[in-house]
Amino acid sequence: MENDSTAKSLKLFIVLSRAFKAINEHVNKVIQANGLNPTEFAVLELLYHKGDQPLQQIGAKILLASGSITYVVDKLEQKGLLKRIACPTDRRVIYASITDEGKNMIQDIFPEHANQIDKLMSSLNESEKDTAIDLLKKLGLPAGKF
Amino acid sequence: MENDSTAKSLKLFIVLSRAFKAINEHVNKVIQANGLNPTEFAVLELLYHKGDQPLQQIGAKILLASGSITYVVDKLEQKGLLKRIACPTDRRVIYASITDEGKNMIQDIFPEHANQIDKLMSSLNESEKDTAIDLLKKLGLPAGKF
DNA sequence: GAAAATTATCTCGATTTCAAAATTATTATA
DNA sequence: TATAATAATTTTGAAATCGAGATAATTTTC
Repeated sequence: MENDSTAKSLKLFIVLSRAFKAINEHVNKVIQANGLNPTEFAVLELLYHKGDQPLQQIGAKILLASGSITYVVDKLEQKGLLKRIACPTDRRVIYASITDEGKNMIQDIFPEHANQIDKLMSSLNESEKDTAIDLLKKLGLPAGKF
Repeated sequence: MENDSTAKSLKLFIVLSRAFKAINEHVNKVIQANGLNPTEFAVLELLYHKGDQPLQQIGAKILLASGSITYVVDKLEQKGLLKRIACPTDRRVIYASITDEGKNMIQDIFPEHANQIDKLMSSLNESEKDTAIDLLKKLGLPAGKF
């Protein structure tokens, strides 16, 4: 069987997966209760906090295949929450831009979303959260060689 | 805007999500390279390490809706990697049981899988892993009240 | 012991996602 | 400036997942 280091890494992977899935499940419920799916929320939230983005950038930032971007952006555009804007200097590029209606939606949802997450994290005190943040940052890196 | 505690919780949620997704992405590639999808692997691995399970237990343990369980178990049964076994004492219950072929499959994949995870976790030393495990365990709980 | 409530599985339809190919535009090269 | 290579988006078809309802079996309650 595997050695101690491997066993510990496996254990860490399991608790990491559990923690993420457990929290994510509840977070998604809040989002869905507001009429969006998690991917739609992620796109809107990105545009709201980071400004207009080329479709391709959206895919890169929230880990979505190109075909899926078109689908989600179509959905959000149909709902009037974002609009497509052609790039004036490169006709291959299309920006997604959040509408006022989209901004209102995020402003409605975000406080509840943040509050929910804070509650789900309340089993850790502030200093434990700091420690967890530092450790998890190291795990989220581009990934070493292998 | 939100207060300091909320901001820190949001930050923790972001690094948790990034870490999980980054690692999971690589783990899934190993699994898919071996002809299974992540859900199929999770089911097989559960049966391999924990023994036969009623279908419902599978759903509870790997967070899968009832309709999805039937689908995945069908797929694995078609591939000959598990079989359904009727429960002798309760005719509503059906056990999923891994076949010899399924065991071989897990024995082939698991060492590479474990090794891959160990490499992906190598940015933390052993004591940091222990700390991370303790903290993440607290986050993965059934979830408090809200 | 019959009726009601619960539990387990499956069916069906809709949604979401991906992968591969197609289209259109731009940039590099010869 | 053609031609080839690269890049961004869309289209298409298939796979995976979910949710609601259907079916069948068991347990609880009266």
